[in-house]
Amino acid sequence: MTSELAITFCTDATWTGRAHCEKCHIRKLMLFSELPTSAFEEVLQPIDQYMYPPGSVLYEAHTHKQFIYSIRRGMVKLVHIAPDGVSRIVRLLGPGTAIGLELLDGADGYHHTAIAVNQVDLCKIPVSTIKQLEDGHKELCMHVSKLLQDQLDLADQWIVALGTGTARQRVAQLVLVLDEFFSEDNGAFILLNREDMAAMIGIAVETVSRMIADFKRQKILYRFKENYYQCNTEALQDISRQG
Amino acid sequence: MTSELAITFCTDATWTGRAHCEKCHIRKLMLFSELPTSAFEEVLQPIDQYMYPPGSVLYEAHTHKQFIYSIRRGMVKLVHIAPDGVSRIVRLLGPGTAIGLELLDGADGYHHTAIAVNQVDLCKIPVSTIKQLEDGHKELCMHVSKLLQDQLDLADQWIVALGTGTARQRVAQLVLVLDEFFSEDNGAFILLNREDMAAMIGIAVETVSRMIADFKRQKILYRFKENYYQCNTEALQDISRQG
DNA sequence: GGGCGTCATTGAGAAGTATCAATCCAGCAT
DNA sequence: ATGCTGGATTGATACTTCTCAATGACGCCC
Repeated sequence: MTSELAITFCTDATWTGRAHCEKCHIRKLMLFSELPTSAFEEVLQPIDQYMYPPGSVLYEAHTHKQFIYSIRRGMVKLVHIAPDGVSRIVRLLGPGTAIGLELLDGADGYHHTAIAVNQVDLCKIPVSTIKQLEDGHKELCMHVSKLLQDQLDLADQWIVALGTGTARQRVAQLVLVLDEFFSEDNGAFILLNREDMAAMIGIAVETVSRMIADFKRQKILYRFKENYYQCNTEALQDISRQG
Repeated sequence: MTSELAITFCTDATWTGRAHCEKCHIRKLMLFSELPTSAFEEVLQPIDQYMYPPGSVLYEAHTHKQFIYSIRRGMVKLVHIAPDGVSRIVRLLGPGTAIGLELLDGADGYHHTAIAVNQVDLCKIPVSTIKQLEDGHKELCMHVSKLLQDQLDLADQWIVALGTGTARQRVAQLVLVLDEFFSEDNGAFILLNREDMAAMIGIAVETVSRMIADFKRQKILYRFKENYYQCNTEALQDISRQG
């Protein structure tokens, strides 16, 4: 059950340009989707885009960097690290979600440590900018609500699916989640390492490994190419329900 | 691990009056805390207050009653019920929180079943009223965000504390949560029944019973009066950390 | 190619939990 | 008081999972 994720403090982000939200080709996904283009003329502080390599720490819990991050590409894990170093992954987030929203409600620091799972592209938005835009644009406030509601739904799903049943059932659920939310264009998803999976569902690394190895043997889970895997959804759903 | 909470469909709520939010003595806690008293003149649909006996169902998942509920008194459990009837308690909420907020983001039904744990007093607010007030009062939208953020924090705490460690550690955490969030004026809290506790942390009823009985024997947990209990916080924290 | 490090897999025994069944207990109605 | 009833407790056993330890697989660097 003990899992102490090795955290590499290589926050070597690459600056990939100044964001031009009004021209953003995925804006409909993003935080500012409902704002009129005119709104961006009011923005004083710049919004920059960055690229982070896998494993890099976007921010640490309890620090206060005054930035909200809007994920454009890649997967981010939100991690809770106990005083004794044991860590637990609380949520896995992908493109279109924003992290660090707790700062908008007056939190005096981030509530989790955020770590890039694979390569992550994101927009770094100053809290002051959001607050300023919220003033004039109620749509933004409502979008923030919606993002929070989405994350709440995710958290609830996490509690129900990943916190109930045998190890076998939970791993099946986890693979289903990866398949549903993190499949890429090729219809396959990256299988997390065993340590991350263990930290998500709260079981031992070896147990996860046994289950995954078993799924592979049964051809319920198979390699697509490189790190990408595909799965037999029906079989996993059966397992997640009855074992 | 199987737990099928017996749900008594006795939705025999008692109407206890029409709400006068502008005069509400606990308004600072409630959904409309930041609104000027003048705002209530705009409200067309009435806001009613109700009292529910323990065990009654406030609403069921997937139904759509067009109401948000603001809890004034008592505890409410949000329950996820799987198709096979197994239920899991996702969250426990008390005074000052609002439930059913998912309807504001366009959900086409409640996301959980809400059940009164003890006697619950609440205000029943039409969705249309909130939407109407949100239009003119950004403060309300921000308060909704804050409530969602609070619930998200709770859910995260749930995942971390109640989904990690041995049964003994989890039960200790659960008692600590009850003590922290649900202690009443007398400094004691109501100990939930074993079935509810089991549904919260995802272990068998008998296991919960063994742990609680053990805590009682060790005088870590003791009866204050009637159903009310008090606990030795330090001892429980020790247990929750190392076992 | 060979050595090395990291992660995944597998095995075996210990520890923890679920399950089934019996018993206890308090509150309540008769 | 007596019996009833639902929940809580306890016991015994089978099963699951953790833990420690060994082995295997793979990429990487020299």
